Amino acid sequence: MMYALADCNNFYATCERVFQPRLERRPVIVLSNNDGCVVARSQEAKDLGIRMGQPVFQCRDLIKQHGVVVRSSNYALYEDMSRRVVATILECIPDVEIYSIDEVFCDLAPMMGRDPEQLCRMTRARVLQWTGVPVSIGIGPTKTLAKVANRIAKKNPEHESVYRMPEDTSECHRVLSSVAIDDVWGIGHRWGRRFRQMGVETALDLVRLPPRQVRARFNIIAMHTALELAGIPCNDFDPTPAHRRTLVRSRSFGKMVEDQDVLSQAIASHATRAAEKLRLEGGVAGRLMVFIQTNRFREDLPQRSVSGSCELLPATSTTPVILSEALQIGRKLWKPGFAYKKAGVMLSELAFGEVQGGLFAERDEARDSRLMQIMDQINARMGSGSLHPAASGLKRRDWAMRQDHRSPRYTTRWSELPRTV
DNA sequence: TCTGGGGTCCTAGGACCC
DNA sequence: TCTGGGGTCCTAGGACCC
Repeated sequence: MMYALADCNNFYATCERVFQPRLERRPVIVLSNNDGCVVARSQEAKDLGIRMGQPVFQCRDLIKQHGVVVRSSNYALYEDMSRRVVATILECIPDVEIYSIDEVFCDLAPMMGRDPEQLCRMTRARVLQWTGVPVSIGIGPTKTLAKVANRIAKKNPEHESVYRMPEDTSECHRVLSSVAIDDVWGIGHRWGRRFRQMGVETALDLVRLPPRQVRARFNIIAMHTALELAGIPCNDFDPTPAHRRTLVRSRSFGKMVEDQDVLSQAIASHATRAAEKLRLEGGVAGRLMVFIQTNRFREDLPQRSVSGSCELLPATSTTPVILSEALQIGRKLWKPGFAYKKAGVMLSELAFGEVQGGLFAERDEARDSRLMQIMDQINARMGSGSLHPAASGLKRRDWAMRQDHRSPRYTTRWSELPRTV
């Protein structure tokens, strides 16, 4: 077994830079939806001490003081760049599993005729040349060890962005003794704290714990992590992308919402977008859930966080069906006297491909399907949201998200192509 | 003033049934 | 007076990830 993990450096910040080279060497941060938190930082921004996930209002001073470049997130751009990076890696290594928008695992076992480190360095160079995105690559006998190696590749410049875990056990243990327990993939800060209380400070300490004990005090996932650190693979490599199990569309509101109609508009909009996305993927949902929440940070205000769900029978992706059910649930959840901050819709019990129809179908499904096709085509051509149900609001949406610093969608909108004059 | 969104999996406990 | 135990299914909550 031999895996590589290729991970794009500071991915979102890097994407912003690829199209605006004048941002080179300047601190750049990318914000979450609603421009709320920092979700990506260039190296310069990290060096300033801006933390991952930090609310942006907490680093206003730093931003001003150091001329930090601020961008709203531009997922259309990042997703497209991600596709290009993966396509380039595939030219070099045919067996890959896409793990996230900026990471892929590669199975190197079928390529053992070649030196793994050389292969990864060549891959890295090609990705940089073809896409402008620098990646770091870690190599190891399990996914968890490849993750460890990736961290080392990224943090120690002398490895020039590619690092392979030592095959010799005692050498490997020496490396693991330098990895803090909560820097291990799969150990978050809560488990990290619990491990420390048990005297487990490093990845090596975890390897030395009896696996049964890890299983008993934590769970089977933690045990797998411990075994993988010891070189025993527990996480499968699966190159075929699995179908999703749930699909969520939700947003915090730019302003708090106290009006039932406005809340309903938001729910309608999320339901519409969720159904659209599901159709795009060729699925149907058997269950629908709607949730609404107040602002959990406002401890001075009354709090409320509720959800309701219903079965969709037969399973469907038809907007009017999902929409009317969602609105009905939303009306039941509504209670006046609260300032709502977020609403969302979740579709679950998804099925893809051929689906059994209902025995006593009440709707004309062929007609629904034609209608949805036409709607999707119009929105694809005219821009998403051009055609949308009246329930999601006709006027300016005062609950809409803030996005004050979005860069152009250079690669996915003709009108926003970069110009070279 | 201002605090993201979208996923996965596991486990404990309750409901229900025999 | 005295009220089992095991299996299954479902859900909520908690942990993790990017």
